[in-house]
Amino acid sequence: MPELPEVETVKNALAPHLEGQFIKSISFYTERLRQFLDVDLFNKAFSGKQITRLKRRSKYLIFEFDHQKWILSHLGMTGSWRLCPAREERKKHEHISILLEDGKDLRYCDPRRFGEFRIISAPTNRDNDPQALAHLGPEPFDEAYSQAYLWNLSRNKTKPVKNFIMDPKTVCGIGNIYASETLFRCGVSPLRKAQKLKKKDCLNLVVESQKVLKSAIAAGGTTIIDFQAPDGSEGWFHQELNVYGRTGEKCHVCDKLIKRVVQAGRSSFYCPGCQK
DNA sequence: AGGGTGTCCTGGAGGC
DNA sequence: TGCCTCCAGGACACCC
Repeated sequence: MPELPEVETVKNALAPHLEGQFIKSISFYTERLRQFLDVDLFNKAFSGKQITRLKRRSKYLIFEFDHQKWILSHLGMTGSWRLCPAREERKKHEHISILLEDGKDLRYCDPRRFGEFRIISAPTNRDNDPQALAHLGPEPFDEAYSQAYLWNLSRNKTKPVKNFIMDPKTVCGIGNIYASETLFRCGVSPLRKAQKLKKKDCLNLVVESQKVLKSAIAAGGTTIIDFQAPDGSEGWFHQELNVYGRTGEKCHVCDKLIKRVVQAGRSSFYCPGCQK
């Protein structure tokens, strides 16, 4: 479950190996991820081309090149990239292979195929967002993500606050688990309409969402549910979960039972005692 | 036009 | 044990 911190970690791990590298060829072992994968189109655009930079924006990885086409990669739910020797046998669910000139192979594995891999147009100024990502809201550690920003944006929003903060147009990187946990820490019910947020709630939302993301980054970009330490111990965050997945259990603070509701097709967990 | 729903996909869990 | 159903998740097309 790659959240923003994990994508950042992947980017940092891969960038030194990829930047400056030339691509020999690209192969696909599935017809499609979220979109149809056109092997000819990819090879025409990128074979023999140099990766100039690997960047992260939101939960996207961006492969930059010195021409008008870039590659956008999203790990979806279960996607991962790894570098291995080119002759290494392909593993189950490895759908993409990017052969590099130094003999290494960049492989994309994704059992549920929720990921994305597509060609996008480069922006005129390469420090700007490409058009394909122009709709995204600020990064969670951007100055633009502030109390005033959330306050203003939420004024005319009738949708539930849970959906509001999970919307990447509001802010990037708050997935389903982080949303529930952040709202618990803020004492805000996921069912409350966004326009009913108080100014203080907006400040709390900024501060608390940044806290959970920061903790995850400090833990090396591990996800909060399915992470297992190499020694087999449970993930760092497991004991810190206050509401997520705890339906029917007692709230750590007030002893009321944790409830589960479905919003926008996603489970939300909250404490009816602590969250109003 | 904003908000809600369905869809994509596979593996794991739980019920019978 | 095995089969079935349900559920998880992010993004986006679609409908009202």
